[in-house]
Amino acid sequence: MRVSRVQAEENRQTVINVASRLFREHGFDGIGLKDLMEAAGLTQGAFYKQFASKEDLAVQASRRALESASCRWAAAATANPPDPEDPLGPVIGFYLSAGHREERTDGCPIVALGSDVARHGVEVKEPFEAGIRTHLEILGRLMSETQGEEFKGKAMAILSIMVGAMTLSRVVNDPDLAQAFLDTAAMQARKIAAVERATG
Amino acid sequence: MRVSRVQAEENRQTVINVASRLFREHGFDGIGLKDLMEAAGLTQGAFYKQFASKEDLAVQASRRALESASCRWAAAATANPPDPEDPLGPVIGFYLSAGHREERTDGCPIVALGSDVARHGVEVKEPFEAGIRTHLEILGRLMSETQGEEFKGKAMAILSIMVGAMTLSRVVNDPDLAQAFLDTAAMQARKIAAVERATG
DNA sequence: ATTATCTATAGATCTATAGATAATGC
DNA sequence: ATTATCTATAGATCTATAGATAATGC
Repeated sequence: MRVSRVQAEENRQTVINVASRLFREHGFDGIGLKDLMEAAGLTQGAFYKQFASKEDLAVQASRRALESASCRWAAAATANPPDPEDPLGPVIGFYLSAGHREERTDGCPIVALGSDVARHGVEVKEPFEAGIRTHLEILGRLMSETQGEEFKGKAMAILSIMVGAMTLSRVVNDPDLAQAFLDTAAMQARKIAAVERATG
Repeated sequence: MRVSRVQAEENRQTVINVASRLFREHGFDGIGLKDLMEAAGLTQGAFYKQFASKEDLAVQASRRALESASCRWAAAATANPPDPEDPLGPVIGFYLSAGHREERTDGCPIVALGSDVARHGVEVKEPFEAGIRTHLEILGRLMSETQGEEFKGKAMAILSIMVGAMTLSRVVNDPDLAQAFLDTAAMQARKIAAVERATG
């Protein structure tokens, strides 16, 4: 029954990966250790050799989910050549999309778990804060090519509008209203990112 | 043990009010019927004479929470005299505040339960959609005094930025970062609401 | 007679632990 | 000898139901 150390570490990583998806799908309280371990191909009894508690797994799975999300943002940002006319294009393209609205399991963990995390302690918030800072850096880098220091505040407002639009888009039934939240958010985010034209 | 019909209806309303607060505080899955009923001064056994299921209570409690939130928005909007220079001032004042960030139990249900609601069915989303439409109307009315038809899209973007900023503000540990999300959102929301100046 | 609430409980599920098992690592 | 995983279970909690109780409403 025992497996090698490398295999054990591999199993541990699988549990974290599975949990990072299933927590996003069902919430921290919406899925139990038995189902999580079975989804990873193990039994519940193996859990406590790998993790101190369910809360501990929540922290590890949150870190994994945020890392995965940050990678996606970074990939989108670097895949496309910088366009001074539409610096946010790459991230807006996948984030504010109907596909992302439907994809709760693999989508943005801030939207999928934000309400849950707000109720938890500092340990779970830590990986979220780290991931959010990375998101802000990516947004800032996209804009800093074309402007000075104000991009930091802009990045926070743009991340807010993206997270809020996806949340609102997911809690309404009307598909047109849901889509309108994504579309108006995309438009206003681009406006925020745009360099201030000379105005009165 | 039996109480009068009026008293029974009063008890039912108390349960809904209590649930609208405790669901926001702990999430739909984070509190059980026993604790909910006890917080309303009853025992668990009385629950199923009043509600079909826990899901049913989630729907009623969501409606109550959204109604309460919409009332707060409407009160803030009508209490202050309209100011063409800062049409959103009334709602931004209480929504994007440190007090609201700390007040999860009585605060915005979209932020408190958004992640949970996204996982639920049409019944729970229905009161959320209705409440969100009311929020949009209030925002639209605040802006329509000074501008034409574009206020509808603006209202959606402004609600998105407010919901997103409060969410982000609650999932990070650093108080300065949390406050910066609220401040930058307030600034950019005001900018979105502002009438377009004559520009190239 | 009806019924709102109570006590009690069924049956499922939850987190966590204990001890057995069998393969690894020395 | 150590240990990763297994089976089994403790003890708590969850949603939902059943039947008793006592007050209302006719």
